[in-house]
Amino acid sequence: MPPTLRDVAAAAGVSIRTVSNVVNGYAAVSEELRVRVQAALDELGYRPNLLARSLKQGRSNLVALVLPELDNPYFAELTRAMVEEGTRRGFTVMIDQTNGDPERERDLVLRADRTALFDGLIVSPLGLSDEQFHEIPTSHAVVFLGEDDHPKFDHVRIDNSAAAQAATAHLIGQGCRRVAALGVHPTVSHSTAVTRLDGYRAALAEAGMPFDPDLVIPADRFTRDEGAAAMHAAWKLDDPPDGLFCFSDLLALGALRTAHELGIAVPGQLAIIGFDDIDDGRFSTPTLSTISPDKRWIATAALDSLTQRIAGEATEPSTIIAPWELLVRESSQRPGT
Amino acid sequence: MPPTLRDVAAAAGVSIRTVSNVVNGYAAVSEELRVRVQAALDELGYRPNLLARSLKQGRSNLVALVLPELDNPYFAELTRAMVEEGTRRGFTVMIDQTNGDPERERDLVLRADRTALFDGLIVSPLGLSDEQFHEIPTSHAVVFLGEDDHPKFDHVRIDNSAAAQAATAHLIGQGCRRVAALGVHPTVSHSTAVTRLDGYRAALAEAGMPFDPDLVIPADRFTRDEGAAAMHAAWKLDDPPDGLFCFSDLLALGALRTAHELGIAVPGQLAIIGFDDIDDGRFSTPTLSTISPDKRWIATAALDSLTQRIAGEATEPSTIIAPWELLVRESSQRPGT
DNA sequence: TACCTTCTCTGCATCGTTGCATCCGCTCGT
DNA sequence: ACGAGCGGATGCAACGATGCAGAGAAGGTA
Repeated sequence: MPPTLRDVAAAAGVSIRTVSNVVNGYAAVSEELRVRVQAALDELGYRPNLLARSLKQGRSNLVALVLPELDNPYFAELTRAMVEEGTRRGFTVMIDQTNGDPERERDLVLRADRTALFDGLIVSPLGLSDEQFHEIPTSHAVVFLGEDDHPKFDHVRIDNSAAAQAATAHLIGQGCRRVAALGVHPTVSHSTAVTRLDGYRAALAEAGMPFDPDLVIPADRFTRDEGAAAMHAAWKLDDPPDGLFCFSDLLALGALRTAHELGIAVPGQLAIIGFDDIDDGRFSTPTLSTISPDKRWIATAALDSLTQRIAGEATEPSTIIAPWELLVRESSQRPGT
Repeated sequence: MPPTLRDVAAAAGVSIRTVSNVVNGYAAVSEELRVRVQAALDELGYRPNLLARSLKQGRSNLVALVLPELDNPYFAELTRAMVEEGTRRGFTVMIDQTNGDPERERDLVLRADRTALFDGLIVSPLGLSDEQFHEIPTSHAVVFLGEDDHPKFDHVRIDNSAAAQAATAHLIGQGCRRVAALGVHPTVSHSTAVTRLDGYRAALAEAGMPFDPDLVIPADRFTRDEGAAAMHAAWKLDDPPDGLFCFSDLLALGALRTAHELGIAVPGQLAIIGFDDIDDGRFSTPTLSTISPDKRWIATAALDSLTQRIAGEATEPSTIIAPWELLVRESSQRPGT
């Protein structure tokens, strides 16, 4: 049993309250007592019980980050930024992984047993339905990452449409005449993917190029496996693409690998661009062009919003748009341009 | 303010205790009351306050997984296994990232404000000194991942020496005559790295090959960047290696990329093998041979140990050795063998 | 009828901490 | 000399939940 304030108080021959005062640096405590109490604290190795403290204060300084999957480096990198920025603000950021399981996601966000445990939640949703969104108590401090489908809550996102348009336009600028889009979900209308598809179509339209449904290649999840499979599918088309806009870097890296297996020259025969700017893309062969959302910025904005919400200062739900950048590396630089 | 037991009790016209009984399915509660209380619970949307419950019960069912860095896919993949296995056991596994900062690691493990918050800790240490280990109260339920340097605690690890020996032997078997080892820390004696180096030397000895200190290439951290830099260094040697055993897949992938830039054929001129079996290695060009520790097995073993420790059943500290496997892919298959 | 069980339901104390109010003793101003 | 003021230390209650013991009421037995 770890020592409590009571134990320390007994050891030092003072009241519990005085020990608490010393621990927290509160009030005026005479130097003499301070020293005596501190000695007892050190002696017994006292550590405050965060559970009890949080219960009393109604505040835990714990924030949960709910993510679909950590083995997507995008989330891993975002997590690092969140943890660092959270620490700077005095929060301990804990990560909670849903494994892309909507059921579990629902549990974590909705059932919210953790309401009392965490001061707030930052959620990157995958499968929340409208109905489920409406079940979330607004008393709850929550910030969502991603498309702002649900006006009751704060959101942080990038302009996915504009970014997707820029990526597609870049491929077209490199001389691609048939640009495919890879990453639409076959059944669920994942709003991020839908928005990116919008941007893709906008770019085609702007360049006066036709929209060919064959060139919209579905993927269940944003993984290498799916990217590899999709690439196989794309190459079986009667008129295969010469440019490939992937909705995530992982998809792109999977596609890249398959292209290599099939003997397709990248970027010579096929120019590829991804989305997310994960570290892996800097080390692939060829290196991967991508859209780079500013993860640090996103973390900062999300935590700022959440801090306000927790403090109850926030008024209207807000949507914050984070900056992004087009990074041109090897995979999209076509020869002769 | 979320509703408490008191609020529900008032609404249902029963005692607090009875509501608690209904919530927990305790004791015998008449069907009539059960229904009435349940109605009030639903009506008010009552959620138990985990803080209060944990404080009273002295048990939170929360387990923390302390890791150096999540953007190393090895840890991300391990984390997934831990979260899944933990959930199965009724634990919520929270992740805590130290960013490889020994100071922070020390804080998380030693200061252990969280003693009361978490029932137990699973720690993958990076920079704990002997002295620091000794400061950890044994009352604390902790399981370490990695070399069992500290006999006071439970450990789960693989046989790094044997695995390293197998990796090195494999390269030699492929016809390599000068095998380099990449990943020893230049200053700190990271025990995992040291053990892997032992295995490397053992394999050389067994093959009757000389040990050349020039072929032991240091790396500060197990990252792609470091791997890339080390590869440059290796290629500047008077007598460069024709085989490369990297202490992590990330190092190997960085080295692979640099090899490509330098125009070195892999595996033709240089055979490469990594360590960790991260997903990325299945999709690199060429695909990466590696040592694959059984992550699921490790997660299971760590949680089993921890569960015992928490229950106070554990007797002597134990070290559990997890299985591993040599995966031969493209990067180490030399032509003509 | 008297007594004992059994079944429900309840009140009290408690987990470890902090907010609030108070209390003691001393100094100070007039 | 006396009350006000203040620094220093304390006790009580409470955060929201559960363990425990016990109170009534209902039912069973001799």
